[in-house]
Amino acid sequence: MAERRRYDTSSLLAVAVRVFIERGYDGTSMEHLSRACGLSKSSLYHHIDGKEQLLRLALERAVEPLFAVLGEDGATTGRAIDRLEHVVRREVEVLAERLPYVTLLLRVHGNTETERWALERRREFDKVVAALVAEAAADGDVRPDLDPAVVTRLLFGMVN
Amino acid sequence: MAERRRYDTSSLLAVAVRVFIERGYDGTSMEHLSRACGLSKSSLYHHIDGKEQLLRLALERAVEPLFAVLGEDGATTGRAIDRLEHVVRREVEVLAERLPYVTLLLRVHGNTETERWALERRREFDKVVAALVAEAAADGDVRPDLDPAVVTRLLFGMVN
DNA sequence: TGCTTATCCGACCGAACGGTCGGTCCTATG
DNA sequence: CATAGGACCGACCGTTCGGTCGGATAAGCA
Repeated sequence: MAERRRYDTSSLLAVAVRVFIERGYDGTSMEHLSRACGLSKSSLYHHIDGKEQLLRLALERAVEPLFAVLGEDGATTGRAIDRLEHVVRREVEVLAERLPYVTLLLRVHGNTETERWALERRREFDKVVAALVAEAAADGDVRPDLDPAVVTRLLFGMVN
Repeated sequence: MAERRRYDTSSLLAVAVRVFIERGYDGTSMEHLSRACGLSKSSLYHHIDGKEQLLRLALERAVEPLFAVLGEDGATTGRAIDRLEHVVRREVEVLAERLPYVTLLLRVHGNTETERWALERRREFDKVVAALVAEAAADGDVRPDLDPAVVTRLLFGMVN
C-alpha cells in the first residue's frame, strides 16, 4: 500500500503558487491544482478553503515581509539616502527569499477582492518608497530633476 | 435614433487588447469584451471568429514588426555592435508604436496553442538577438564575461 | 477489539464559460 | 417600392468552472 501522505497548508500553497505562476491565476483550475498536488479536487478542499484563499495566503507571504522591511531600524533612522539604500538592499533579500510569492504579487490584475487588496498594498508600498526617494532628493543625494515615483519604478523594475 | 456604429476587426481588436491587458487573457470573458465594445456577445461573433483568434491577431501585431526589424539593412550589414545598436533602437520604436500588443506578448503563459506559438516566436527572437550580442562580444565590443542571453534579457528588460 | 479522527475520493451541483442559432432591424441598390 | 445583405440581438447549447457531499480507508488510542 502506498503510504498515506501528509499535507499541510504551507506545502500545498507552495505547489499552488508554482502553478499560478506557470499558468496564471485565472488560467489555473482547481483540477490543475489538485493534479499538481497529487490528490483529488475534493481532498484538496479538505486542506484549504478555496482558490481565492490560496491566492490570499500567497500574496500575504509577499506583502508581509516587504512591509516589515519598511519598519526596520535602518529604514526609520538616519539620513534619507542611507535609509533608502537599506530598504533597497533588504527588499532585494526578501525578493530572493520569497521570489515566487513576490512574482505572483507583481502579476496581480485586480479581478477579485483579494487581488484588489494586493494592488492597494502595492500602491501603498510604492508611495512610501517614493516618499523616501523624495526626501533623499531634498537632501541633495538624489538627482532632483526626476520624479520620485519614476525612480521607484526604475529601482524595483531593475531588480526584476 | 442612435446612429448605427460600424466596427471592423481592427478597432474591435484594439478594444479587446485593452481589456486583455487590464484583466488578463484568461480573466476576460466574451461578455466582458462585448460590453467593452458596446455590442452584444453574439454581435461580437459577427465580426470575429473567437476569443483565441483575437489573441492571435493581437500577438501577430507585436511579433511581425519585432521580427521585421531583424531583417532591415542596418540589422544585417556592418559590424556586429552597430547592427546590435540598430536593432535595439528600432525595437524601442516598435515597442512604443505597438505598446499594447507587445505588452500582451510579454505576458503570454502558454495555456493555449496560440500562446505556445507566441512563446516560440519570443524564444526565436531572443536567440537571434543573443547571437548578435555574442558576435559583438567576439569583436571585443561587449564585455566578454557576460552570458549573451543574460545581456539580451537585461537590454529589453530595461526597455520595459 | 471497537471507536475516533484525519485523509482521501467519486459523484454531483449551480453558475459562468466560449460559442451558436433563428430572427429582427437598417441601409444600399435596382 | 422591393429586396438583398450586413449589423445586430436574445435565447440558448454543451462544457468547464469553483465548490459540496456522503462515504471509504487507514492510523492512533482504548
